[in-house]
Amino acid sequence: MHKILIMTNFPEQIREWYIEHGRRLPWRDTKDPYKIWISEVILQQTRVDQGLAYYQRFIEAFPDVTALAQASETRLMQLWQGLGYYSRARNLHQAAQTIVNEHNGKMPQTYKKIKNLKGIGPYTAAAIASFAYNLPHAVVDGNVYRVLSRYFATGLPIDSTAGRKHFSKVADDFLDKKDPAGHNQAIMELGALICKPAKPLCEQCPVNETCDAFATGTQNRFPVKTKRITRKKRYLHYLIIIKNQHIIINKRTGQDIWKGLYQFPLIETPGPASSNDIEKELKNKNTGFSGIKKLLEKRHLLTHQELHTSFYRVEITTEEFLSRWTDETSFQSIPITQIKEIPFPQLIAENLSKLLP
DNA sequence: AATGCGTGGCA
DNA sequence: TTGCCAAGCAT
Repeated sequence: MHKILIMTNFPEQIREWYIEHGRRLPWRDTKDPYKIWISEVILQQTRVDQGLAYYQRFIEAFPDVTALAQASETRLMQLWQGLGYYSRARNLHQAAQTIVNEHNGKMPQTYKKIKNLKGIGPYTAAAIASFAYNLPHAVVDGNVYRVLSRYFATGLPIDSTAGRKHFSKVADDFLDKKDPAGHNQAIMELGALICKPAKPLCEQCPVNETCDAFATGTQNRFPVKTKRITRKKRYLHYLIIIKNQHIIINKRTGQDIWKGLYQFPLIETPGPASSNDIEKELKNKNTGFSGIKKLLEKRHLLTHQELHTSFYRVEITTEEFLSRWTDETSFQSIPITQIKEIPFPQLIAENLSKLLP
């Protein structure tokens, strides 16, 4: 009986709370599936505060799916630079071309077809389907996991298959079929503003009277996660090579961090390496080397990697230097005056002024 | 099924 | 400093 009461009241209570307390955000003022799509992808694993300006610039640069489909990869990466998880940008590009070529330039209108697009998974498909078309699909994101696991004090780990399945079902059961869009916005907003990861504002919560975690003071025990992050150490040494007001860069390829972004010629070592080690390495594999000077050292943290990086100014005397580098790396020489237009990882972008003459 | 992909904020 | 987290997804 208690459960049934909860099931019927929860959607109503959060909807009323949302109407009064929800933030006005640009992607909430539209039913344009394109804008909703872009906003959802930008917000994947990204805070609203961090993504907002990127969203504005992105929509301005590419107002519709055709503009996005026709964009150059470099322009796309310029706009994404600093936002992280760059595969999102590449996937957006690919999906835009699919929409133009296979869906007549219009976002498909079923959950299944939407989810088939590159970079759109269960969450984003449900978000687009509900926000743009009011289709009855419940979103399950980090906010929803947190709200539901606390509300029912469910100890099932959210990073397990069983957990994901369980919370998807609970979210579906809760979904207000009369207003899927409003309901989905409301439960996520509750997670973002009230049922926060740390220091949740339970006293202001519209459903605190029926929340199991609040009743037992166990908010901080939920949601349960089992996996821990392990950081792998890597040692990266970038070479600043300047000749005739031009600087050498290359695009990162392969299955590694920062794919699609640019960098300076890079030597990676299995462990810490001194300036002398790098000098030896260069003398071994190249001719024309004549001098090296360390400019900067930086420790840069990614979720799964701890990067120990150093930047060297390297003098060369012959053009053979780069041609002898490796077969698979294709270097470019660009005027230093154009460097601001190159999409770099944040590590490089934020230190450019210290690296260039 | 498990792992890896960025960046920035917070305690 | 370290660890955790944030509107996930692809492989």
